[in-house]
Amino acid sequence: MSKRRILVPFKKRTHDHAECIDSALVSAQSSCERQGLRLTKMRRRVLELVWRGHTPVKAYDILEELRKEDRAAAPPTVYRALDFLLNAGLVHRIESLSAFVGCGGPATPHFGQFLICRECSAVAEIDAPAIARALVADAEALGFHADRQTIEIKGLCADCSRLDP
Amino acid sequence: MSKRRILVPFKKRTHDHAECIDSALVSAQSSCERQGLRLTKMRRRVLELVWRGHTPVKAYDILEELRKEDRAAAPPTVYRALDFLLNAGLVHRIESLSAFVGCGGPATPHFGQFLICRECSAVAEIDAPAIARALVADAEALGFHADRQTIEIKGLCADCSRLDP
DNA sequence: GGCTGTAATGTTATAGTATAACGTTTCAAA
DNA sequence: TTTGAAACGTTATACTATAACATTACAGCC
Ligand SMILES: [Zn+2]
Ligand SMILES: [Zn+2]
Ligand SMILES: [Zn+2]
Ligand SMILES: [Zn+2]
Repeated sequence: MSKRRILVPFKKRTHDHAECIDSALVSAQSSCERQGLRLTKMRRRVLELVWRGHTPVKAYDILEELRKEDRAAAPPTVYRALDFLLNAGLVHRIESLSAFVGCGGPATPHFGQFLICRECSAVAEIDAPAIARALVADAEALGFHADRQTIEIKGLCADCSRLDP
Repeated sequence: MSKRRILVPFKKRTHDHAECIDSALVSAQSSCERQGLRLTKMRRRVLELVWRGHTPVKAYDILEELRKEDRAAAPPTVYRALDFLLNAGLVHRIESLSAFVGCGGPATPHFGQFLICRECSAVAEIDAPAIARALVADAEALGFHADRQTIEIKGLCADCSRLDP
């Protein structure tokens, strides 16, 4: 219980988010090149919109943005791009919110473990391999072969719990 | 990392499921009495339908069943009953499937940790408090106050992995 | 460069999940 | 028996996601 990595931290409200977007797009580019995947203009644009902030983004919010640029944009466009980004490991789906967040460590495959603030909606991504392994082991003990896991924690981030009570 | 309990095991294909339903309804009854909650006819009926088997049940599947009994049944009826059952701790929502399963241990509050077979859809519910605590601790280390967690593991159950490969 | 096949995107329609809003009934407590 | 809140009925609509088929873009070949 120890080598927990923080893939996406809770950010200060004042941080330079343009830099977050930039670095995500650069990682995505090289990640795709390495895997022989095509990060097309549309996919890149959708990824950029997912990284609009550090809160989960809904498919139809992305669609709304796209429609400002192309009046005729339709749901399949968004969902196809999101499918690609999910498979490429560039975004994660937050199941409990039907929404998407950018992945903070696309270089190495993982399922994502998320802390979600119910007040400000900020999301942090951590990687706690010990926990993932413990779950796999518990499953294995029942003869179950785990190949995917969803871990989503809800609560209050440090900022919000300071203010809220 | 050890005192894992099995709240709902993977069942033999031949087990007496009427008994599962019965025992769930009896637990539910006493659980509601203890908490001063009203397990009405409708809520009881919906709970019974959630326990139709050991696979997750969709809200609209429940609705379809209800409509066999009352032609006019509508979505809010189902969702209201499900909300009650969720709050009463009698069912869990599987976020990654938008579906519901009966809770195997409604007497004590917990969030549920699920093993979901992608082949036969069977679901087992376990309670591994050590893992829940480890997640809370990891969150706490970041100043995050966790109050709820979603843990869903996908893979192949023992039966299906024996046959599949 | 021009061909060619596959991958990506466009387009229209529809399926599936969930809640808002307001009216009516039920039922336990006063 | 009144009465007020909780439960349920009813209608409409919002939100999430995919099916199916047409068109365009683009890498690999000649
Ligand atoms: Zn940022
Ligand atoms: Zn990630
Ligand atoms: Zn059973
Ligand atoms: Zn199975």
